[in-house]
Amino acid sequence: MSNLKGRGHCQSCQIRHLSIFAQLPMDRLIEIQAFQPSVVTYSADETVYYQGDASLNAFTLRKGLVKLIKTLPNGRTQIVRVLRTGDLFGFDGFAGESYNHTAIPLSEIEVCRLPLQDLTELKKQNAEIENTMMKRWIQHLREAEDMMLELGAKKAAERLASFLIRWCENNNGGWVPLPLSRAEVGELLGLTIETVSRFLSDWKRQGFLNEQRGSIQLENVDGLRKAVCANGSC
Amino acid sequence: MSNLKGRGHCQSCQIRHLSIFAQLPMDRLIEIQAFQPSVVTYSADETVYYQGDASLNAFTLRKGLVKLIKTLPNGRTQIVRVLRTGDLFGFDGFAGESYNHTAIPLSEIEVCRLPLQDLTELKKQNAEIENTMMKRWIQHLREAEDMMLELGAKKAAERLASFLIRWCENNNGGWVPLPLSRAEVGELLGLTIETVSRFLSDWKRQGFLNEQRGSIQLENVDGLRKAVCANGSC
DNA sequence: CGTCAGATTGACTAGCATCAAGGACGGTGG
DNA sequence: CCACCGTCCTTGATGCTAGTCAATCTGACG
Repeated sequence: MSNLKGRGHCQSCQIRHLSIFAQLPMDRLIEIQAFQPSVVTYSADETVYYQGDASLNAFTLRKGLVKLIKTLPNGRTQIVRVLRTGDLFGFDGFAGESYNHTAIPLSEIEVCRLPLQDLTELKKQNAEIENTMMKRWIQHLREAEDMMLELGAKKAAERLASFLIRWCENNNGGWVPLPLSRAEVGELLGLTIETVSRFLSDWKRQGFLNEQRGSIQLENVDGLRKAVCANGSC
Repeated sequence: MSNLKGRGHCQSCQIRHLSIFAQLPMDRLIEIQAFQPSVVTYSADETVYYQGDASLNAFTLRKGLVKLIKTLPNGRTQIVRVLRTGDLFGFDGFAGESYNHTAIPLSEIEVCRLPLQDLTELKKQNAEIENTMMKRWIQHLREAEDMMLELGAKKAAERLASFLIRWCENNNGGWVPLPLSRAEVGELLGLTIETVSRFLSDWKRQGFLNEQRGSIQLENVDGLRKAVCANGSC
């Protein structure tokens, strides 16, 4: 089961600089110290919330990765986003809606559970929070648009290549953890396990990348790009 | 060329109830009457803004429809959203970003051009505006997630059928204008003109729908659903 | 060492794209 | 008013991409 680890204190929070409270000045933090959201852990086989549940809490991811998925009645699944440390999720309640997707950890995670009611208050009283949240929504919308382009206009190899390149950017040539199974990469990109596996194998053979125990290394990004995105397709 | 039609007055605006100013009480409207955004018209062969342009204005659509598109260097295009009366678009500047997509009218349109600087002021001083915008962003994000599911997890026929059903909902059995070419429907759903045309022809022959000069009528939604979404796929 | 989940690989197939030819329709100019 | 043109749409033939099915492999773990 999910496990209440304790109460969070914004002032001492290690990841506050990544959260929606990043821009709050210290005196504000002191003022809101009564606000002590729950810090909760989930293991990889649990679910933070299900699509359709009433959205009473938002969450800030503190440790680990989370996938947000949508599932068709027939079982086909789409990962709509992968969250990283500091990301806010589960805020559909702000629009009076229930959760639009299911949130599942990709590993053991730790989140800060923020009751929407409290968050609404804080947001009202602190323009910085409001502002940071707005910027994030716009940013997410942009990423969603980018993803629609990936899914709608690119072929399998192009999608996979640009996903890997994005995943590994800012890390040029080094090893990057990729804690997604082949199935999950497939669900993210609208491909099957086999297709993902085949391309990765190909590219390993051609020396574009290496892989080891859930980590990946892009050895030759330009080569990969040239091989896959010949005509400027990614 | 785009054509400046005059100045907008929120108090007398016919479509204000659909806009981000819908929730503003009358006394607020009177206070902000100095705010008179430009009302501008564009014809179908113009562009409101291009992906990459600096985002200095947001827009509210007053008349007509607009498509937001993203294009790959090789020319493949994805429509990421189709806008309707009252929709706000072009607000990337709020996040300090340039436009992430290109906005093109689907017909002659009329928009209200809102300088982001002014809008920021208004938003700061009127919580209702802030709130309405927040709800819309969340709603758009939800729609984007839904679209990712469509593009990533459904087959051609399923995508097209659920698009048509969504387009025609709240209009059961009646004629609904569909001012999108086959090519545009394809760009929206990640399909080719031919695939769209083939399915539509099939469904017309089977009596599921009728079409006439840019309007469509879903004659037998249940039949269509049963034929296409056999296993609960849409 | 056996078991099991995930990954790989191959063979085959379905689904959709591509290429190509013709049709419908509205607009223009004689 | 009609012939011509261009644009969009339809339909058919063909081929490639990625999905499906199935067998085998790998590595982690008891």
